[in-house]
Amino acid sequence: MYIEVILPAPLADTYTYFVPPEMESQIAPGMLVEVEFGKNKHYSALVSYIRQVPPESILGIKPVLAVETDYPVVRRPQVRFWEWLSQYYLCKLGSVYSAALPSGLRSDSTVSYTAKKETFVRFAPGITMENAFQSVKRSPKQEELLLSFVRYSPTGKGEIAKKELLAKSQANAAVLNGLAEKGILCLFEKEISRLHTYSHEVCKLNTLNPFQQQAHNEITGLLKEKDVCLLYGVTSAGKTEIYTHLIQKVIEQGRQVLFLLPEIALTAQITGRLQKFFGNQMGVYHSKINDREKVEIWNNLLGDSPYKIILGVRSSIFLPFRDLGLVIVDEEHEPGYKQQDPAPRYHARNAAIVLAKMHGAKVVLGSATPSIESYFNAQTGKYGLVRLEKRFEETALPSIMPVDVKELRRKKQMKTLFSPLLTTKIQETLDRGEQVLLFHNRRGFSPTLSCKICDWTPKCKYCDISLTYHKYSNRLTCHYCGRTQKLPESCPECGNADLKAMGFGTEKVEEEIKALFPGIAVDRMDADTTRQKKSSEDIIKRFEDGKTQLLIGTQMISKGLDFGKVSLVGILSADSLMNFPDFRAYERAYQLMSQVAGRAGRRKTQGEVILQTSHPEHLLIQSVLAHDFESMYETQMEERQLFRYPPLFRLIYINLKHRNEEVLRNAADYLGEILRNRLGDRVLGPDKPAVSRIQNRSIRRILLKIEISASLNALREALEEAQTRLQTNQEYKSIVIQYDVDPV
DNA sequence: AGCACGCCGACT
DNA sequence: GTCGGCGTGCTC
Repeated sequence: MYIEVILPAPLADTYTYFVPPEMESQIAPGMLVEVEFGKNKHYSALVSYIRQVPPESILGIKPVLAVETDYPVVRRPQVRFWEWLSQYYLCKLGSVYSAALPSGLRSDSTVSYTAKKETFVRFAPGITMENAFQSVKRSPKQEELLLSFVRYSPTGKGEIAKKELLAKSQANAAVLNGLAEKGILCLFEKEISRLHTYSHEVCKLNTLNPFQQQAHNEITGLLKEKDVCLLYGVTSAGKTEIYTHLIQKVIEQGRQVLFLLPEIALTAQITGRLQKFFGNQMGVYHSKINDREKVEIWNNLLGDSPYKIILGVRSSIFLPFRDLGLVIVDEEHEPGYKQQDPAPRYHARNAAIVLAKMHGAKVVLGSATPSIESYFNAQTGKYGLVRLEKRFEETALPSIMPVDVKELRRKKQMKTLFSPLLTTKIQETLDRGEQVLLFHNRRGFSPTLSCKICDWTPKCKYCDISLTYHKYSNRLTCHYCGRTQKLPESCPECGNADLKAMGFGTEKVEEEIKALFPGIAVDRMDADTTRQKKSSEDIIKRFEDGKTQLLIGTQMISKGLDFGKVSLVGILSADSLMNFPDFRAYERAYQLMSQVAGRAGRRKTQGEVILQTSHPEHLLIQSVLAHDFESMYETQMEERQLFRYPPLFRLIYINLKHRNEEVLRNAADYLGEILRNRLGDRVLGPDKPAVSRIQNRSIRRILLKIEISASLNALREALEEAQTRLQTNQEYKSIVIQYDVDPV
């Protein structure tokens, strides 16, 4: 007997191993086996299938060394899903295996699973209650502890965790040891679960308000015909309530639900809200959960009474669901759903839709600011579309006021980062005892060039992308097509000669706020202040408790957080959002501004948003002010069509990496040429990306813009062939090539 | 991915 | 002479 196995390494193929006769009866597809791969490296390999005859071409087949699990750790449809993922995202099956299986399940990992144990207490065998109390008559402490124990175990048959008994009886361990020595109680170790149990009573679902009820009914109706439904509901409209009702229905049918969130920061709040209703039927899965806990969740799902609901981040699409009935992708527009590095570079929302299809499950995508992709699919009828436009408790949408900072700069009235109006509003809000949120999204990217007066920024004629200023060459570069151009002498919009690489960050904002409003309680939430574990929760908690009066933050503060007393939101620079070198810059800018504006004035009061920009007349700003998603969508779709971007075209990046810059450049040019022969002007570049050197390796990038209708199989073959041809050249053998399909 | 092999320069 | 840096190729 022979088996084909998947190895946890970036390998495309399965490998054949011989099964010694004594193991034959113990092996089935989906189990883990220990095999030697290479000289003396042992791996936990996954049995893909069993075969009686080995492939002819392979010599020196090694034996399976051990069977690691006596049960399959994956279900058959899961492996099918992995195969799809590796084909679509152009990565190795072995990489998918590495990403999918929690490493704790593998015995080649340093964190292999061990059961957690705890000491428990019970009556020693053969002892009667009467004898027991007789023996402690002269030991008041022991008697007290014994009484305490009996309270938990009136029949004398129960057991209690030592820790719990000591805590409740306020006795110390020595007293308990005394009872154990007397042979009254006995201590023993027991394996316990690491999974948290929800000990409160679960509540009935909240009744939906008429708007929610209607949206709910529409979703259910649409899902009879479509696989996917987009729930487009303004912030604060109570999408979660609708989800809970949809979930309830599905679990009543005995099927499972996967509830996806874009990042951990959001799981805490939603966990609380869902646990209230679903208690222990729900498991939570994200990267902060340690490896041994992940194994327990995994095993729970393989077991007889699996979780009905999994709430988790993108990697939870790999869990061994038995029968998914519904997948909810909340905040579906969030880029966090796309895995960047390492491979597999998958998009969890899109992959989840495929997974759902394999299970015959339905998908609900939820967002207050849908992605253009999903909205497009809804417009074309591929997805159902349901709108929820009334905010909970009928709170009005915030009023957004634009402030023209270009004008203010010209009049020399922008003495700080805050316009006079914003400064006044902050003061008034603080005086009323309400809270302020200041949003500024500065990321550590190479700066865009911009005009000091009007914030004009140069764009690529062919890609409609902000050009990036490169100091070393003193030129402007497009990161999509690689074209470069000279710096203009002066601003073509206002004639001002002062063009500068500009940018300020949240730290600067904090500094100026403290100088302007001395003595107020300020907090800052960005990648720098939340580096330590839990600190983001702490910052949120302090703000929720009203200990912070003013919170400054990056996009982190825009995400689904529910703050009660924020009545003023300041967007410090809309321009810095819009001038981002990405074709999704306007879409992202719209989403961020709407989301952050949505933090203002929840619970019955209308909030105010001050939006600082140099281009108050800009179409995008106009659509933000009017809460007009459709107009943003229409404008964007025109651009996307014109410049061949998603959702009308599929993008694929081919990243090439090498130590030697010159070899790399030649290789990239050569690969570009090979591809152009085959794919024509669908091939752009190669170009030098914004971050062009990582760990002493230079990077070049080729971009493909492929018609959505094109066959992916044919494309994959063309790419494989091109790569093979490139690497027949001895010099290019060591070029590392990575694909990024549907980049965000 | 991880590991051995083998080629080169740098040092005892 | 030998040690160790890393490029190259292979792993059932």
